[in-house]
Amino acid sequence: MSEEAKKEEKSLNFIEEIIEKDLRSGKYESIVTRFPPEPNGYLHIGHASSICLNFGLTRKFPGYTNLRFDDTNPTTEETEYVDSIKEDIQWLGFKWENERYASDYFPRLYEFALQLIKKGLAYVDDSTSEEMAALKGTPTEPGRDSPFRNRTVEENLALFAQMKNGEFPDGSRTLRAKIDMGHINMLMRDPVLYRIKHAHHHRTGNEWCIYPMYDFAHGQSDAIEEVTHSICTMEFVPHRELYDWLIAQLGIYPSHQYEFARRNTNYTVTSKRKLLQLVTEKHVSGWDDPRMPTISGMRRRGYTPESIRDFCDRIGVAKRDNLVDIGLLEFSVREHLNKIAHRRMVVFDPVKLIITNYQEPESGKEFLPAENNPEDGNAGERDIPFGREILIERDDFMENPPKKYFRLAPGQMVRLKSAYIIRCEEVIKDSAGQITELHCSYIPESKSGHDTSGIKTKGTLHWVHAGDAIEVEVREYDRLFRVEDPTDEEGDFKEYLNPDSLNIVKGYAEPSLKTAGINDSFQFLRKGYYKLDRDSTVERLVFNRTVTLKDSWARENKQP
RNA sequence: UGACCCAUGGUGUAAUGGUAACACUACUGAUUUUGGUUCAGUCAUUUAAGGUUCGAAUCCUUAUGGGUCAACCA
Repeated sequence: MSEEAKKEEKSLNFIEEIIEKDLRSGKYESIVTRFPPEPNGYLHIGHASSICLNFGLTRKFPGYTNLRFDDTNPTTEETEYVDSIKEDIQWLGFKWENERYASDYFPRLYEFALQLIKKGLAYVDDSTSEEMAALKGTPTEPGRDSPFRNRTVEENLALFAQMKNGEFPDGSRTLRAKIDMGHINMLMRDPVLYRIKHAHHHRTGNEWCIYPMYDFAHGQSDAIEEVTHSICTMEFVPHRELYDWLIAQLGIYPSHQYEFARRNTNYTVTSKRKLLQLVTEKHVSGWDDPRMPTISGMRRRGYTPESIRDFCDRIGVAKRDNLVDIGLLEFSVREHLNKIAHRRMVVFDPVKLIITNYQEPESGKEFLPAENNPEDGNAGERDIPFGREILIERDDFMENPPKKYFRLAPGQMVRLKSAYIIRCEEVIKDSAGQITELHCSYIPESKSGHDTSGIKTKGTLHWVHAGDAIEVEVREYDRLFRVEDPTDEEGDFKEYLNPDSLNIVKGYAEPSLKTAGINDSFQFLRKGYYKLDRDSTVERLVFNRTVTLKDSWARENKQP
């Protein structure tokens, strides 16, 4: 079955079903969605899910998607975040039709407010936030009317103009919708529409000192852009009533809001506040620390856009609470990297191995061709140096091996990947009993690709030529938290940070890695997938471990 | 002690009144010059109890469990 046919066969999620129905019924000929980040932090894996949903919808159905920054709170928003958000979306592989800002609409929004005031549906309230909270009631008790609720339209118009003109200090007054203080939905109890903030805005500068609240900006921006399907997360369900009320009273384009459950992944946090805290308190090196669930962190770690999109696709969209196993993301990235990553050999914890019967050619060593990727016939080969002295992994040798040990042991044979079959003849130790050298013999007829020896080995080891190995730094990452859901635990979430989330080790790499590029991902044979880090210099290469290879041998041996 | 949202294997998602399916994980086994990859197989009476129906994961009722709502945040 073709990729295409497979996709078509896959059942629609509930939002796609709604759209499919709307299109079929003729309600719309094409759709408009939007991705509406607030530029007050970096995008994370949860946003990736939303991006894939919103942009994916208009890939699947006719229409387009806008990028709209929800920048109505000047005190927390910055241009730095705008730039990173745009970069992340593009890196993920999506293109927006229009780049918009809620702040583009401040003049329109102000007009909308005037319109409501004139209809007697909004009023200026002089209450302090404490007073307002006291009159708000609780989920089980109704609220009470503000003493300023019955001002005349003229008075409200005049006061609102003064608010706009900067005649009042921050927090002294608000514009509120006049709905129903006894409403069962607390958001309908005269919600605040505008507040006074004498703050510098990243785009409008000091032009405004009143700013609209989310509820008076989001739906209105949707309407202005004629967004057909405004998709957000479940916590906005109660806002929908207000969303619809405002659109109806304003008589503007009837955008509709649909909600899905935000995606959570285990062993991490995705609240912007918590992520910011990890950054500012230096628990991580920055927003793009490879342990962070941010898109920039995942990019630096070596996750590919394809693998993140695939992950988002696999976890789907629904309305129930969820905690997705991060192992699924790891599966997606292994699957993609297995197809594209070139193979290299790197020894982490070396022990010297001397091939006693090997006659080195005059040049001192022999070059052996090795395939770059067995999964990709077009990936070509590279030549790797082989000689009398090589390095292998210390744990690829055991003096007294258990029954199913396929690696090197006294008297046993293994193949050296892309080279020869060797047999261990002698173990050399220092006075402390530590193994310092392994003396082996090799089978000349067993040369990789020209093997006439007829010998079958169970194990194949990776290795590097001792004289040509280059020292590299490898940063091994583990989950950032020790528990699946840090926010669900007692006390501060930071108490549950995994102290071993970063482990820096030395590696001895085959020389071809010298030419590695900053965006190259490699599979270090029998180890995992690694990507060159931007901290690399000419003298010292630094690799980030994206993810390990599956290791059923290690797993089996962990069982007590 | 109000309103609203949600409930299908360990995890995530399907099944749209008609045989509970797919993916991941885990476990078997085969293949393998990566203990990787690949391939084959195994793992559920759908939170509970009633009801409607020839027939219910699906519709109704109640219960239980989880989540959301009392920011001049989004």
